[in-house]
Amino acid sequence: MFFHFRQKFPQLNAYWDKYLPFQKRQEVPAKTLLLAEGRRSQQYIFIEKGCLRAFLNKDGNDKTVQFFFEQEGLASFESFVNNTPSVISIETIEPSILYMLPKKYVLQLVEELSREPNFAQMVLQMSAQRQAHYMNEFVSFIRDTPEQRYQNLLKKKPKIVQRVPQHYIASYLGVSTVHLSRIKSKLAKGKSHF
Amino acid sequence: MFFHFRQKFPQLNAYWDKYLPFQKRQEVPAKTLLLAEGRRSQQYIFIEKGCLRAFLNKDGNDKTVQFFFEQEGLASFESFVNNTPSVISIETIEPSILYMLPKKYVLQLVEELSREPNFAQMVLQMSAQRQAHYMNEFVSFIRDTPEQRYQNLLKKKPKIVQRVPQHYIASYLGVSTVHLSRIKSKLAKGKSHF
DNA sequence: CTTGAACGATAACATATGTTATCAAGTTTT
DNA sequence: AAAACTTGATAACATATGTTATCGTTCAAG
Repeated sequence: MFFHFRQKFPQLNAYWDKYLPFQKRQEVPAKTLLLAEGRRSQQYIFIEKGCLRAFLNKDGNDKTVQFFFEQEGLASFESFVNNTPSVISIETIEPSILYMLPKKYVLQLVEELSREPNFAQMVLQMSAQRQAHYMNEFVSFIRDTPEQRYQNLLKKKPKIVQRVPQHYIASYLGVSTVHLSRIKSKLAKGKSHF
Repeated sequence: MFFHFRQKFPQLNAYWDKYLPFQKRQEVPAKTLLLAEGRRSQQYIFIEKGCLRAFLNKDGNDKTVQFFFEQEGLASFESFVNNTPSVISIETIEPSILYMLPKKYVLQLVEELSREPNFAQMVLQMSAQRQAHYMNEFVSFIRDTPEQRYQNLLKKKPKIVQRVPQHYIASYLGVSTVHLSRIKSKLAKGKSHF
């Protein structure tokens, strides 16, 4: 979480560097499960290369809630703090190179950070931004049609559409693979009209 | 936000009491718009009596995202901190008695609180809990069928089903009023089988 | 008391979306 | 190179859900 905000809060760089040595580098193949639904998150994950997804399971077929790419970090922060079982699973989509920081060090880092002068303000801003992010995802999900959401993806995050297999996209949009195909062919027809 | 945590952090009571005088009591009829989509949230709202809903508009018909009742407080916290336009609207469902604390005082209160010894820890916990809450709402929305969500409501928040007109429930579940009726009649048939 | 909203049920029909099956092309494994 | 798997498109059919319209009830405003 905190590492996302290095640009914004340069004071954090020192901490980041200090905990670098405790990160474990790991190369993992595609479809490696990194966190299973129901387990407690045990580490912070930073992606050097590759791509992951967060998803949840429903009667065998799963729903993707978020994609992650190079230079992004992730952790179920609320699972750390509340020590609750994770409601989502995390796995690699492509073969990936990851850096993992065990929970122990994350908590230790937070403890150190909490003595930084403006830590409270930072936390406020961070959580406000994260909330805004989730809120927007949620709003888009309940307000927009799958077709609109797909066009949004194309426009705002073309990287996802290019790199990620279609069935993950479908599960992210909340439709079946068949229906996503229909959406694509419909859009293609629309465009060819000139 | 912070007032939700009085039991958990009794140190907050003093602040709460201190800012009581700045709250404006207000009696409003049903269907009063308190915050319009696109505007910036200007106050913290505490409900003494009545019931509100947060919703967002989509081509004329709206989608309810949350209900609020007596003794609950609400504010678009991220709108305060980020100073961004709200993505949701808030209105009363029943005639209500509210206490409003203007944004100015909320920020002032946060400023004071940030000098509390464990403020950072409190913020961490609060935001972790809120995130968990939104996450669960989101997960339930994408994982469960409308029928399951309705049964969940019945079980976990019967108050909502009893007090809130059905079309708001329908818009909360993400279905039309007609379909909610169908769900109810189907469940009723199921139950009468003895 | 009467009138008109607001609320909720239901039917009939239209549309959106899921499911299953099949085919084809591309990749990986053996 | 052959086999197995992954990915994606498409058709046919089934189901879920939306839309519109109608009706009865309740409840508040005149």
